Amino acid sequence: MAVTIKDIANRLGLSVGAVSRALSGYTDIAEDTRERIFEAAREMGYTPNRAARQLRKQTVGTTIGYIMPVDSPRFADSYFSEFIEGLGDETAAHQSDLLIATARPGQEAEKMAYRQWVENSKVDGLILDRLQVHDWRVQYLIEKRVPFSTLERPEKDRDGDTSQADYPSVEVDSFNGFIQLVAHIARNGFRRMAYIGGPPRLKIQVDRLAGFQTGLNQAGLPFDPQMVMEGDLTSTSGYATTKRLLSIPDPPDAILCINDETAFGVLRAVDEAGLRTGQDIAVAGFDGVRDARYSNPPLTTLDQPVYDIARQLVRLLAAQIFRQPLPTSRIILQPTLLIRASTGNLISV
Amino acid sequence: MAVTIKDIANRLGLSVGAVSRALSGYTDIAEDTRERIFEAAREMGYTPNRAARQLRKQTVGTTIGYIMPVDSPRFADSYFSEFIEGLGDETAAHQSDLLIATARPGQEAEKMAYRQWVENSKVDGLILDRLQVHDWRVQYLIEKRVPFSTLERPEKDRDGDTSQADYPSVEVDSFNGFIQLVAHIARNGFRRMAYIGGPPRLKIQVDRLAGFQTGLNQAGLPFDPQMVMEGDLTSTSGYATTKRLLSIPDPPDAILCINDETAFGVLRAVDEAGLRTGQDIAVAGFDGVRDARYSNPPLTTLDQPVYDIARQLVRLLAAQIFRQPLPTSRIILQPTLLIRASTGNLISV
DNA sequence: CTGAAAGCGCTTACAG
DNA sequence: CTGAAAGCGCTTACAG
Repeated sequence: MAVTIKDIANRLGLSVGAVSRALSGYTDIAEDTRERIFEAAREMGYTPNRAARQLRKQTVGTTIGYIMPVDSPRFADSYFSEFIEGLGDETAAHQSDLLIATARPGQEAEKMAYRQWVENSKVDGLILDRLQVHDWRVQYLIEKRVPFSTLERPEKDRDGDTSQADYPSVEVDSFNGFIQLVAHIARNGFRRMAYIGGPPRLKIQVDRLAGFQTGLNQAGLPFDPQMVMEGDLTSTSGYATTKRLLSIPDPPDAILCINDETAFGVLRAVDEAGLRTGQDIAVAGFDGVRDARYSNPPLTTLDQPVYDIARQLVRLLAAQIFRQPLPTSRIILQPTLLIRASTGNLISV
Repeated sequence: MAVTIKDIANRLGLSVGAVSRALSGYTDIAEDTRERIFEAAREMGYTPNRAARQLRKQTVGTTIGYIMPVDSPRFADSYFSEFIEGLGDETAAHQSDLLIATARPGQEAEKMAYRQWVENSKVDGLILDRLQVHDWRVQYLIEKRVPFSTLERPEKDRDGDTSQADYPSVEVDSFNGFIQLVAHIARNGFRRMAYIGGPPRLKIQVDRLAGFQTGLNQAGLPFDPQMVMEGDLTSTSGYATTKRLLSIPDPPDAILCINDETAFGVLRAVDEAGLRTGQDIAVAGFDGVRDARYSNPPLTTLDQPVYDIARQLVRLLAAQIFRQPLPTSRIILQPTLLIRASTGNLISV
């Protein structure tokens, strides 16, 4: 048990009121007892109970939670810097606090993290990221009556059909984005395109792969299942996967990636293979992280306004928590194709 | 005033106990009243009071706070992804929560953010970043008796002399790092070095600039004050400053930057000026963010273990909060020089 | 199935 | 200068 103000009072033969006043820095306390109280507090290892204080002073406040999906122990996707900045700025705008945790996605620890927050009432609402086609979190939070908003929206669910449930979301039209991207790359003369994606349960994987296929179709190019690889959205996996792709008998002349991080790894592998990116082989990503402008060569990518997306997610969630009416609770954005040298255009943007 | 369980009970002519039990999902409640309670709760916009719940259930928990210094509305320094991941992983290891806010450094809003957290008992301890030579936060938190740990340590203060105060910190030896960096660049034949730093009040600015000067000295190169520029640690400022540097009569043949983000902007400006980085001009950064490997050309940098630094900071802070003994409360790390093509070596690392 | 009551740890008028 | 008491909003044995 943590030591309380009462323990100090007992030990010193004082009232809790006196102890509280001394510790809170009131001046109407005898210098002598003040000192004894501080000494005892230090010695006994007293820490004020935050909940009690907030309850008493009526200063609870709303807390919004976000669990960051971290894949590797030292991942450094700048996507998240921008995303968290957006979350932080918008939560502040609503006089709310932002609680953050990290968890390897898909692992038991992730489930525990969500459960803990919900069951211990740590947060008033949650921001969900990296939605899966069937996402247990959606089901779970609806059941527990915890408000949330999502980036991407899961598919219609056969059983629960949570897709119809009333929760706000922001979606980026990856499908159309990829169709545009494939068209652009085909226009520049590349024919044998590969795609490095992520786990098939991810919503963005489903959408982007579908866009890739449809894009090939519209460009009159054949689809070769051999050219579809599964990565894990890190540059490391982009690197390793490309090594494999380049060693098969009929290697690709273009590699499209589910995100920029993956593409960075691809660039490196392509370079090591002695190929010239943009000439011998095209490479493209998705996200539009700022560093993509400075890669070697600059990376063609589908840009999404990560900062604004984060703000929207919080705005939608806050509206729900504070029961304010929403003009719309389902926002769909189009990514912007940023054409740079990695797909053959020599002028970098 | 927020609506409470008591309001619902009053309106329905029930006891608070009954309402509480119904809302918590207990089954020993008449289906009929259960429904009435839920309906009323929804209608009246009831949200459980977190503080009260946590106090009652004895599930308060320790909270560690970090205020992220964001310079631009859409900054995307991947340094912070890594830093926050470290904070998140280590706070979880101590069964604590991580509260995050964003604030433009130096602005009034930043002060307000710290004050709010402290005065409303939002956090049990704080992680401080981007320390200034004389940092008001150190003074303030000592006075308020809020534990904290710092990345970098302010100078000895004339007045308060808070430098002697007993708080833990992690320091990176930027001074020595820069001496090494200058030596390396001089060895590769570059003579007229410029330095793009940050605001003079930043501790890292003082250290890195001093290292730069001492390095020049040791290499037998003259120091030209004209070659020292003030940026703001963003790639945008690196870009703009380089434009200026390259337009003076006797431009530099090397540009050393306070961080990688700045260097990314430099690379771009150098490229636009038609110069070949690594041949006509050397460019180097500091941080070792992962993307520096993929820049054009790959960037020479002083690597610091950002993820581990973040974990250490939390570990030190947690020890203080939980009053556990520390083997040491002042950790000093050496950065590692990563030599890549941007300073003239053609083999990228 | 529901009510009355105690209590989580703290703060703060109110007496004296 | 210090004590006694009320109360913040909630949960949970304990009766009935």
